[in-house]
Amino acid sequence: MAESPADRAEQAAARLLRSREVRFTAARRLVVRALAKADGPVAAADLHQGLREDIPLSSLYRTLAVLEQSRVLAKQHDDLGVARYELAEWFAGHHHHLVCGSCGEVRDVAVSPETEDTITGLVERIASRAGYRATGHRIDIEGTCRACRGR
Amino acid sequence: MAESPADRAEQAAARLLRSREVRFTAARRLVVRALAKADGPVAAADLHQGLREDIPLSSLYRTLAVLEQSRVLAKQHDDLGVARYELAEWFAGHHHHLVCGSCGEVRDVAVSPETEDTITGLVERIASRAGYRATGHRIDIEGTCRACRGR
DNA sequence: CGACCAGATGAGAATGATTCTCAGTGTTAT
DNA sequence: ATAACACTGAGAATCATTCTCATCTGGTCG
Repeated sequence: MAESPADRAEQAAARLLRSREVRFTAARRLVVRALAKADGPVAAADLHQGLREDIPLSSLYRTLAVLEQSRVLAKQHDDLGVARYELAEWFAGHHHHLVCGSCGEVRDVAVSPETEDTITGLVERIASRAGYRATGHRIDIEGTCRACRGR
Repeated sequence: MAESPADRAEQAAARLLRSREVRFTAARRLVVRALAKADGPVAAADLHQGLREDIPLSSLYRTLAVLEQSRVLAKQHDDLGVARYELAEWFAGHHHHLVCGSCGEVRDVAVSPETEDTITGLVERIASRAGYRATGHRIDIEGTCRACRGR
């Protein structure tokens, strides 16, 4: 049987954490695997539920903070200001987000390398004209998902 | 003497609110004018300070909520999850954000219509391929501002 | 093996931004 | 002017998140 995405994420996280001399404990492993299976950024409360509350909330938050500082995870905030976590692009690949304005769902979307190159070029041009040196970008596409449109 | 941006924003807000039968009270006026002068999204606490604490915090939050629901303002959340407000694109024109990864500053950046058309086209294509119908987009460009680079 | 120590954990308290409640005040329409 | 209703201010309440502190663990060295 082949490696699952969770296995691959776990191994990559293990390498990264080892190089930083941060332990890869059971809780950290669980969180990485759970996020590897998600198809969008997940809030701490949802993770807590998803993990059958095996990890107490306070520990979960600490775990998330450690993994974020080690660049295993990336943190964002949804429309309500609640923090959501996902595997860093380093693991999950560069991607953007589709946000359904109707149901609030946030979903990852990958972009072809050519399109991404075009975007990167535009972004760098915009930034440099304003005196910035661009190091990255984030695009949230607001729209209506198929399910909500069909209502 | 010509109309200031604050005057224009105030008049546009007045029209919009009137059409929605929402009163344009002194506090709401102050907030709109203050935001018209800002060059990026502002947190409630900063507005509170900026307005010499004339408007109590609880009222300020209510004011912001009313203006947001009336589409005069747009709300976002910064890296720390704190809400930041700015005039809606309807008033301020479509724009994106430059975020300095070093000092955290968030600054508006306008984009030429041609570039924007290109971006809109890309965004629509990405969305439709995922079964979404795009209605808007938001781009945050992460980078280093000139001041931070010079250190 | 056994003591040691840094780092990890769990429970609950503390924090801080935001929202809610409620009593009082202002504004509009008849 | 008066009724009806929206708006305000002060403070309490909420909720996600962080902090504290006592306890536990897992690896290391004698």
